[in-house]
Amino acid sequence: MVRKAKRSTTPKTPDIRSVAALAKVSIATVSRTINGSPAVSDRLSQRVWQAIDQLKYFPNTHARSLVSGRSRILGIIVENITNPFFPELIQSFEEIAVAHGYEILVSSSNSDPVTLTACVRRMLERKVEGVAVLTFGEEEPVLDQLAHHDIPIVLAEFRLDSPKTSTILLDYSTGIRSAIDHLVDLGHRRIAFLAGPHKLHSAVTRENDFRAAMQSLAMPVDKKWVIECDHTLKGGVSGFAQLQALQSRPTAVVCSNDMTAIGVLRAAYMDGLRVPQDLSVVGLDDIDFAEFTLPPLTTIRLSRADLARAAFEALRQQAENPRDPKMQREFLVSTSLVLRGSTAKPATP
Amino acid sequence: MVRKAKRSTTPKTPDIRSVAALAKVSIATVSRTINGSPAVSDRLSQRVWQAIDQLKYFPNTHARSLVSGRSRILGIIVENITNPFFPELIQSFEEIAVAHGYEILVSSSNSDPVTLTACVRRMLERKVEGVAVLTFGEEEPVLDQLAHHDIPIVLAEFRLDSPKTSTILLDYSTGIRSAIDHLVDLGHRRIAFLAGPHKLHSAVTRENDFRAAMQSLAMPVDKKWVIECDHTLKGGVSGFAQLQALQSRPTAVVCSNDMTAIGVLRAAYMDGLRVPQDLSVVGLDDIDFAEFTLPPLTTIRLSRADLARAAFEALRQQAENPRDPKMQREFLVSTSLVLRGSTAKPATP
DNA sequence: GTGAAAGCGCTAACAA
DNA sequence: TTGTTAGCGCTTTCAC
Repeated sequence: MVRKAKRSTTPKTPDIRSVAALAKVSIATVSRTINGSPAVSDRLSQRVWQAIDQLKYFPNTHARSLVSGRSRILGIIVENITNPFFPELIQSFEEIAVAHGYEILVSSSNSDPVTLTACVRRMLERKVEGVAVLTFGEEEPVLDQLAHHDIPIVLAEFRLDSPKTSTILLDYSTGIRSAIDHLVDLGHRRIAFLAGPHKLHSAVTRENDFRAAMQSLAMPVDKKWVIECDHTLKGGVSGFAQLQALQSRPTAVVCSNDMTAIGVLRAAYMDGLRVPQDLSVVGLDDIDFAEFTLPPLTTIRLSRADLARAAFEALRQQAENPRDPKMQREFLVSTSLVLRGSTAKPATP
Repeated sequence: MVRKAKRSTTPKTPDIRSVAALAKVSIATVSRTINGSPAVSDRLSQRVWQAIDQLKYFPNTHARSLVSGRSRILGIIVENITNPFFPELIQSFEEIAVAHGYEILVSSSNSDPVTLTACVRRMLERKVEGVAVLTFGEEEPVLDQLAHHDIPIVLAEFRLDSPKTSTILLDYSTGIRSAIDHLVDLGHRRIAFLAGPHKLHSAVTRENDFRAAMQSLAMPVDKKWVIECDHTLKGGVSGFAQLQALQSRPTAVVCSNDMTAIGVLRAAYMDGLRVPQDLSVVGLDDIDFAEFTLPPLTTIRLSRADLARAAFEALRQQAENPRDPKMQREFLVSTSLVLRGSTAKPATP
């Protein structure tokens, strides 16, 4: 009796039973109505919706997940939410996911395996239906954890031979090739590359694609002109300094990402070098900010929207058609050159 | 029978029952062990942990939430994840929340009431235990929705007279006052202000604090020198243009946020104006990037970490001590001036 | 200190 | 077409 009294004092949030009672139907009918089952007569369906509106009822997703086994949550793990590339990516991913009735759980690994492992564990606890691991490298330790739990995974630039795992391949070579063509057309012969950290698959791929593009044009690649940086603005600053310390300096520099390129822009300015007259600079990513640097950055665009779309599609297919053998397992996202103001003819060819 | 067969073929993820069976205890004991109940003997507790390790078991949070009524999820709604201020804020908030065993749900309202309403609804469905609404304005339409559901809310710069609602007050005036003092000390007398959109509480507060600081120093504030921008880089560019079109131009400009200031820096450069010699520029926020602008931006720091910490604390107190009358309901986050390279003596006093 | 059992709010099988 | 009912995996009384 005490409990009953307590219960009736608290104005509980409405549950499926209250709706059923008000609409004078069974809870099964309410459930069917909400889930759009065709097997409900218009008459009852109308009564149910009315009751729902009246009570301002909405389903408890935890109960739903528990019984259906489907959480409608997707995880997305990025490397570092502080690099502008990632918020833009997350934003796209969220929009698509929400539009399809999914919720997302975001985590950043900060390039730390321990953090990453904790992220994955949390996602597993929340019973995510899939995880997009967009850390561009270093993901090996977690892959097993995830794959072992038989949950859909999509990786960027890394193939994992495991069921329910798909890969997004990034075609950097097209964009990089265009950039090199562009520089060569302008008259550049001495082109440097400021690479990303080699522990990142994407960084290695970008560097390889740079080398391949140069080679195919029979352009020399001086060892000293390929420098490993770290995809941060500071990294770009120090990469530039290393280039400047060289006896034979390049007239153009292609950077593994935009943040690096922005660092170069800044360092060049501090050094009294004019971009693009004294040095041409090309970035990669085309983050929103690239349009607003001084001068505006010529860069290789990697569309976050395309990437997000591919990641979502991959996960959805795996999640919604479990064990379909002829599932698409690889997705390709392309890149393209965006011409702005940071490239020009070299002053000293 | 068919079902049984099916069940035994699928290697189900371990549940509390499997653990109990392996440890030869009841599921209640497993539950108590996991939740650190003191009423479990060391002997059994050890057996349970061993079984947990062996099975790699972890609890299903949906089941847990369902029965306990506590989801251990906190929501955070920001205005626009694409403004660098917000990812940094989210990152801090996430770190703190995760460290305390909470998960977070992130949404950006994009200044759109419909989107905002949908966000809130989704958070309600997921049974969040609290929501930090850090949109700095425009939140009125949702507040009712949230407050009506009796869930803890924390707002920035907006008091809502509703139970379980707390407010984070931002003391801009200290920082803004320091900035004005600094400019006046340098010899500036003509100081402009590029405001944020007036629909944002924070923008209005910042502008008022600017006026108050000027007034207290008996400095004139020309109407034409206070221009409403929109807190974006583009807004800063056009704000600068408006200032330049004036007959009597200011020698210094304080901006309502860093993105605006960066826009001014850029526009000034394009116009051939040197910063800080020809124009001093002060930002507000101190986003990570402010350190790397050209020249490095003098700005009023608003610590994301402090803000995140205050938001988390507010929510946690409300969530964990429901209906404690003497709860702290207001939190103060302060600002301070960070001197860098974008301010100097005016060339033409 | 430990276990049995009653649900949390919902979906889905089965019956009618 | 609709209702009844058995759980989903867990926490939490309540007995022992």
